[in-house]
Parts: sequence; C-alpha cells; structure tokens
Amino acid sequence: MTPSPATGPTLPAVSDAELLRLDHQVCFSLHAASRAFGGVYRDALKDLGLTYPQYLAMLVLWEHGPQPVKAIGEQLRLDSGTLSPLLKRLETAGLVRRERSAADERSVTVRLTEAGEEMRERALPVPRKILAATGLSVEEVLGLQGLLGRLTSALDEAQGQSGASPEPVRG
Amino acid sequence: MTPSPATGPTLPAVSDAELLRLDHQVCFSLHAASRAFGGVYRDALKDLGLTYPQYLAMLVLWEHGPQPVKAIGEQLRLDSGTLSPLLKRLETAGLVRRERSAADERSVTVRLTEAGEEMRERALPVPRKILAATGLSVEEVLGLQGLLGRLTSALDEAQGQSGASPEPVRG
DNA sequence: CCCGATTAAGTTGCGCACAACTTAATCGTG
DNA sequence: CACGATTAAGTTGTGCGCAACTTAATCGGG
Repeated sequence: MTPSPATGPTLPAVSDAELLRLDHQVCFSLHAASRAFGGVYRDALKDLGLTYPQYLAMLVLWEHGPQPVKAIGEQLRLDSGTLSPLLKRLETAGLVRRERSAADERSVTVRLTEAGEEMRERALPVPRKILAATGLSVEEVLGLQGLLGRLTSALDEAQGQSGASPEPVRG
Repeated sequence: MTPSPATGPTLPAVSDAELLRLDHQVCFSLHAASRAFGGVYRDALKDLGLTYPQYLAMLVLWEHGPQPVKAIGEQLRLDSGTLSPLLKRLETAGLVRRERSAADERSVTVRLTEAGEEMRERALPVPRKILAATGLSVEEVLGLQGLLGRLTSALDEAQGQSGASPEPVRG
C-alpha cells in the first residue's frame, strides 16, 4: 500500500526498504530450502556413499548412458572445474571409468562400471524417501518443479547485464 | 498411470523407476534454481563487493542490529564453522566489528561499522534487480516463499532418521 | 566450593561452485 | 597445407557448507 519512490524498472507499488526486507525473506528461503534438501539427501545417500552432486552425476549416467564430460556438464549446468574432480572421485570409488575418445582426443567419455550400474538398484528407494521428507504430493512437486524451471530460465536470461565494480570481500 | 510395486510409505501410484527419473528432474531443478539465483545475486552484489552469504549476514545486521554470532547463525541456519570466517572477512573489509561480550565472555557481539551502516543505502536497489530478474510478480514471489518455507520445515523435520553406512566418496 | 556437563566460538578438513587460467586437440580459412 | 581461433578437459585459487574437533567460559548438582 505504501507508495514507492518509483526507482525500479518493474514494480511501482512497493518501496525499496520493504523490498529489502522481503528480499531478506525470499533469498533466504531459497537458500535455506536448498540446504535443507541437501541435508535430507545427505541422509538418504549415506548408504550409497555418495554426495548430492555425485548422485546427480550418477542419475545422468543411469538415464542416458556413457557420454562425454561436456554433455554431463550441460545437463547439470556444471563446468569442468567442478566436474573433473567430482568424476575423478567417482572413478577412484570404482563407479565410473573415464577414457579419451578415439574420434576426438579432446573429449573424455565417462562410462559406468559394473559397480556403478549395480548401484542403480540400491538408489531406487532414494527418491521416495526424499518425496516423503518433503511432505508434498507428487502433483505439488511437479508444480514446484515447473515454477523452479521458469525461474531458472528467467534468471539465466537476466544474467550478466549489470555494471562491474570492486572485488568480493576477501580475507 | 503405471502401477507401482507398492514399496514406499507415502504414495502408491508411481513406480520406483519413474520416481528415480522424476527425482532427476526435481532435485536438479532446485539445485539449478539455487545456483541460478546465486549467479544473479553475484552480478547484483558486485557493486557492493559482497558475496551472497555475506549479503545475507548484512541483511540480518541491517534489520536487527548488533547481535551475537549465535543469533545470526540461528537466523541464517549457519554454524560457527561457516560464520566465523565469513564474519572475519566482513571485519577485514571494515563492514563490521566483533567484540567479546562483557556479560558472557564466550559470546562475540557483531556490530556494523559506519561503513557497514552506509552500505545499506547502496544495497536498497539490489532486491528490485533480483525481483526483475526472476520475472515473477510480488505475489508469485510470496507464494514461492511460502512453499519453500513449508518445504524447509518438512525437510528439517524429516532429517536424521535413517540408517548409517559407508563413507562418502573421497579422492 | 568443586568438578563434570553444557555452551559459544573458532579451527581443520573435505567437497562443491565458480572464475581465471593452462594444455592440447580440432576446426576453419586463406 | 599452415596457422590462428575455437573447443574439451583439467588446474589453481577463493569462498561457502558441514562434520568433527578444540578451547575457553558458564552452568549446575553434590
């Protein structure tokens, strides 16, 4: 209800100070939800000895089979700086093998081992545990997924059009 | 539509394999949304020289004034292992001071400096940038916030009741 | 009053995320 | 064919998140 100083480009009906308070709530909510999810996955994945991002990588391999690091990175939106050490750890654990492609020596194909394939069976009950932990119905989850998808697209779209300035706070 | 083997405790109408595929989508969606948000905040906060979690800590201090590390941690759900170095960086940057409480020598009170207080003015336009980047209305944001809040509560509730097993995959 | 339990903050170690960079292979155009 | 541009993967450095641990102060029961 409070009139705005009309600073922003999108919405006129909320003041900056109110938005700052709202932001406190919203960005924190997302941050907290993401970490709460992480905690539940940590529990659910203890049996498999996987971290959450490692599980994501295994999901991609279970679903789409052997593929280059690049392709995994595109599906998970992760770059080689994150994926290379992660995949190396999965290889050390005996779950995947990595081999240079013959056709293109720059590319490395990641492939599940026997143990990696077998782990899929043990991973089957994980999603149900997670779903139960959310307390949401499948329909609500699908709705959330849709909203998050639109959100991510919009955020990606909006990225990289601001002015640069000082360095982040370092110790 | 496919009938389920009726394994899980909550929902009967979806098979484990379908859930594994769904999980691929959902947990990835949340992960991706969280990181996309991080990217947009990174842009918006460049001017201030703050990271996203540093911004969260500043929001708490702007809104609620000087308080012990413990209290900040409760609001952000972060422990001292994360907060101590983060606050130390904010102190190095001249934004906060940390001083032992006289009443309880175990406690450390975190307090904004002049520079820290002044930064609030420069932070006012940030939330509007974020809101614009989401492409959502204030109402939708509030709805999302509510859903995420319920989700986080449920996830926290559900945490810590599973069986332990091997170590995570280490290199 | 004393001593074990609890509590606040900090430290260490590991994995993830990301920016910036390096290395090596492939592509494309003259 | 030659050579600069592009591309895939990996490396380095910084910060966050969390578990496990340490240190020091406070609390509480005998």
